[in-house]
Amino acid sequence: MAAPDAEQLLTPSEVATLFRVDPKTVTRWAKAGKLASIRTLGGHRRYRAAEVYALLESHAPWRSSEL
Amino acid sequence: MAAPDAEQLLTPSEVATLFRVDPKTVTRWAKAGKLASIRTLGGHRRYRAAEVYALLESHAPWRSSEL
DNA sequence: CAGCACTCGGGTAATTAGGGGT
DNA sequence: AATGTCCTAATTACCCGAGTGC
Repeated sequence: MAAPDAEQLLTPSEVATLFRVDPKTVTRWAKAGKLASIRTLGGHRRYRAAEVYALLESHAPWRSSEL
Repeated sequence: MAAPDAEQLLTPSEVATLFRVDPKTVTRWAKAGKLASIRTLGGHRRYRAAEVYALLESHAPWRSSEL
């Protein structure tokens, strides 16, 4: 069982944990168009891991000469 | 013509992986009529790959030239 | 025939969505 | 404008034993 073009997806909780915010906040980001979201057939959101990690790095102060 | 379209079938696990959900959840979708299912003679469900991918892409507009 | 991974069911916790209010 | 919290309803995740697929 192998899926040809399987994108790695993250749950709202996982994204929230990565950003240290509430899952509710992640939902707001998705609603505001700041973060792409895929919905399950039941309406729950899933987020692209690649996009999330990219945003994490772009906002990471520990990657700049900011210290 | 013999077999025009040999439709590729996916197992519950494969579909679950694509949506980042539990295989049991995919079963619920099938039971709720949200996803067409084909049963084996033993009662196990199989799903049409085309339908599954269509549902995935309908919520995923990011197939452009993005990285 | 035997063995292992997967799926079937059903039941019960844990997450999520959505709106509203601080 | 942005985040965290409270509420209810809906969806999803994990528990089990038994059967199917290969």
